[in-house]
Amino acid sequence: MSEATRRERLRAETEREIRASARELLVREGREAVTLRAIARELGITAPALYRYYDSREALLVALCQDICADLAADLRAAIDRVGQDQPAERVFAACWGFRRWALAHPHEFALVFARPSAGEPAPTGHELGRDEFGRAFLEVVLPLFVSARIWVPADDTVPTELHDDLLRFREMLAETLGGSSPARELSIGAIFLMLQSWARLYGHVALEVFGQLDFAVSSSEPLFESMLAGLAEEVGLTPSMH
Amino acid sequence: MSEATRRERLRAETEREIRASARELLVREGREAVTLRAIARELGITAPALYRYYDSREALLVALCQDICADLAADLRAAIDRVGQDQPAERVFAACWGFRRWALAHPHEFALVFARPSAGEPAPTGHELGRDEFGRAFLEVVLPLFVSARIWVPADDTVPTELHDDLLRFREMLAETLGGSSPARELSIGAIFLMLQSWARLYGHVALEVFGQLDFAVSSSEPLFESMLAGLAEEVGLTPSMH
DNA sequence: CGTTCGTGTGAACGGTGTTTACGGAGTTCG
DNA sequence: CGAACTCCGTAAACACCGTTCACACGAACG
Repeated sequence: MSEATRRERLRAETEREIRASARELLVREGREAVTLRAIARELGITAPALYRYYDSREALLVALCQDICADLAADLRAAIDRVGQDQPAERVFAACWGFRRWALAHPHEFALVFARPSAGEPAPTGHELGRDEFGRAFLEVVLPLFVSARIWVPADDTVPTELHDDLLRFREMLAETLGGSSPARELSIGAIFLMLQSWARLYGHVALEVFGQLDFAVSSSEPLFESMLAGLAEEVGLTPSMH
Repeated sequence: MSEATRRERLRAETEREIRASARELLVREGREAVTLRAIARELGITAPALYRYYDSREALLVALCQDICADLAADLRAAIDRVGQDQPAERVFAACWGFRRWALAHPHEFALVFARPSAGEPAPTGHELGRDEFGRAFLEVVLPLFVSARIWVPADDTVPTELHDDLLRFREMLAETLGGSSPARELSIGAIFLMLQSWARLYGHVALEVFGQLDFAVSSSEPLFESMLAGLAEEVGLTPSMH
């Protein structure tokens, strides 16, 4: 059946158990509670045994990030696919709502993946990889709108010239990681610019809500998010497709 | 001279030293590095002695939050006052730039104050108090624009009705904490709504930058921030006052 | 069969937050 | 002045943490 030897299967199995246990601790009590000894206790082994699977606690957390991103990506894809392919605008809304819903339902995971203060040092390698899985899900549903003329894309000469090089480099990176079949290369500079600004607004609002920075003002921040999303959609001329 | 006895002066002095030491550790190495024993070491005392001043490490961190907010508020006020009172729009810009600059220069402090994942439990009491000192500085410079007709405030009937009660309650709270002299009571529902949405965009973009969630795309996110701010200003009709 | 390799253990080191009992210095009051 | 009291700091201890190391045991391989 599987190419893997018995040993390899066992190893993969406990590896999964470790991450599952770590995940549960993270969800229930936050980052500081995911402890090697706590994980080992739950698995019925001792803490040093975990070093056979991960180089350090930090490495385990990085692996956790990837798991989380994969789950988030799957969650997002499911939400998106609940909308028909013939409604590209609604699919984007589904992605945005899905992201917000997931973040609010998993605050500690959100904080781990999307809010480590990057004090200078470059993000760990594995982190980027995991992030891409989430980014890919988002881009797949968003890209079609940005390359087609379905929304109002700002003219290239309205984006700050200091950004041109960065944006072109970013487009190249996108095209590479998304594969040749994606239309990433057709993105105009204005389109990439708009994408980043939209991402900033979406992420920003979600972070604001997850971190409770609106609690002092409103009891439910959902209407604010809804307004923000509607405003953004209107601003870019994203209208529901009549079916 | 001072009402305080000798004992009280000494106590206040070491209290300051404790927080200063904690602050330095936070700035240099992040939240996890601010350790009771490390602080004690630097002060030449032992760790349990710190319990004479703070009930726990967590309580000390809360006190740190207040210090940080006070410093941020002072920083903001200084930036604002570098602009003349006759240029209210420019003062708002100065506040926004100041907030971003401070956040990027103090990522760990920003994370501590503005990005603790609020997993259900209400924010600690002291935290809110500290936050207010920052909020007050911001509001003082922003309120005049929102009560006057200097910007385009959305009509009250365009804000979601579910928010009305919350917004009115929030206005009441503002009027209370800002004192009777402030024009907070004159805010329309649309104005409060616009304030919150603008705060969301500002905070959101800053958090995005501090947490390096744009690094994968651009080498410098400053032009993006500048565009966002300019877009926001244009949207609300905030134009520089001709002098 | 013997050997190697993978996986786990137990002990240990240095670090952490926190509690406890205790001592000594400063303050207050008879 | 001297006694009583309050405050500040200490040392020891507890339970926990990440991490390293030497060692053992069983499965896999030649």
